[in-house]
Amino acid sequence: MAPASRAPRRVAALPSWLVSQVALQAQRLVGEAGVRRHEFSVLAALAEDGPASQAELGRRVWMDRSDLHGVLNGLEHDGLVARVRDKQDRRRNVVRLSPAGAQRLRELEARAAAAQDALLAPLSEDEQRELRRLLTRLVEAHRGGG
Amino acid sequence: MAPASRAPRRVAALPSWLVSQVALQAQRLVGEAGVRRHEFSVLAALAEDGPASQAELGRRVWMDRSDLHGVLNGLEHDGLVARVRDKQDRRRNVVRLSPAGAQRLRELEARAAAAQDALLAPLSEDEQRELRRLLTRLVEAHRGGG
DNA sequence: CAGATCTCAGCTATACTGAAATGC
DNA sequence: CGCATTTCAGTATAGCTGAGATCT
Repeated sequence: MAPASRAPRRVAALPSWLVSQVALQAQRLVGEAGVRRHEFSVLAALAEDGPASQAELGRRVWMDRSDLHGVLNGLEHDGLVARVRDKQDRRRNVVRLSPAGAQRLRELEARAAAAQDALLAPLSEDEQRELRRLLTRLVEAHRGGG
Repeated sequence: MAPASRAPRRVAALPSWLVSQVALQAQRLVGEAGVRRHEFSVLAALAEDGPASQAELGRRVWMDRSDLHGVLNGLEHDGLVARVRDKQDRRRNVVRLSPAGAQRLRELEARAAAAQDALLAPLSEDEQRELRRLLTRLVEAHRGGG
């Protein structure tokens, strides 16, 4: 891009713009660390809460059914998850983590952690905690409440 | 989406994920208010700092030359900006706000402001200020410093 | 010549919609 | 039948790259 000047006052004053800029920077750092959010989310959900159908998985990680389908295709192709038809309910695919997937999750976790540090480095520890608290509040409030 | 359950611990603990979720919600609210970020940014930059070439405009609002081109096509088509060849430097297009564009900016500003209120409503006034401060710090720190 | 500017084609990530096929 | 699940095709925003044409 071209970070040569200051953003217009009307723009820089918008919290929606600020948070989008920080999210963009976060995405850049995490991406450069070789972590894709969708993959990480799916692997983490399977590791923490066990095998699930695709629909259930989508609910766990707030991913769209359609995007989940594509991500699972990739993960399955790489042998990180296994997808098998549920015998009790043959509409469902049961997705489970493979050993390679568990290993991959550990790698991604380390890389993601480093990216978080880089993102928050400009803030003190207290400020980092406060930012996390405020963001968490917003995420939770806009969940149920819309 | 499907906000039925809690995000995996490994995911919900990531500041990069939190900030992306809030940015997504912000984008939803602003978008539902009928405001597109690119358009708003370009109109605001022209209103505050006067006419500019496309390259200069891109530097002001941190937009890619390529995206800017597309946005200006739309704005020009709607009569909100005028694009004329610079006579001093014929490589350049000089972009200036039209009266209709200035009027449109005022409308977008009001709508964007309402969306900001909706976004930050779950926080107290002190918390809103603090969030703005922390986000601004991060945006500025990740500008020059990368 | 180097370098800036604008345009165009195309790419990725992310989020989302509509609809068909299948099965409960 | 209604409803859920998976899959597929397509849309939208945002950010970005490479290359060509034009001009300083």
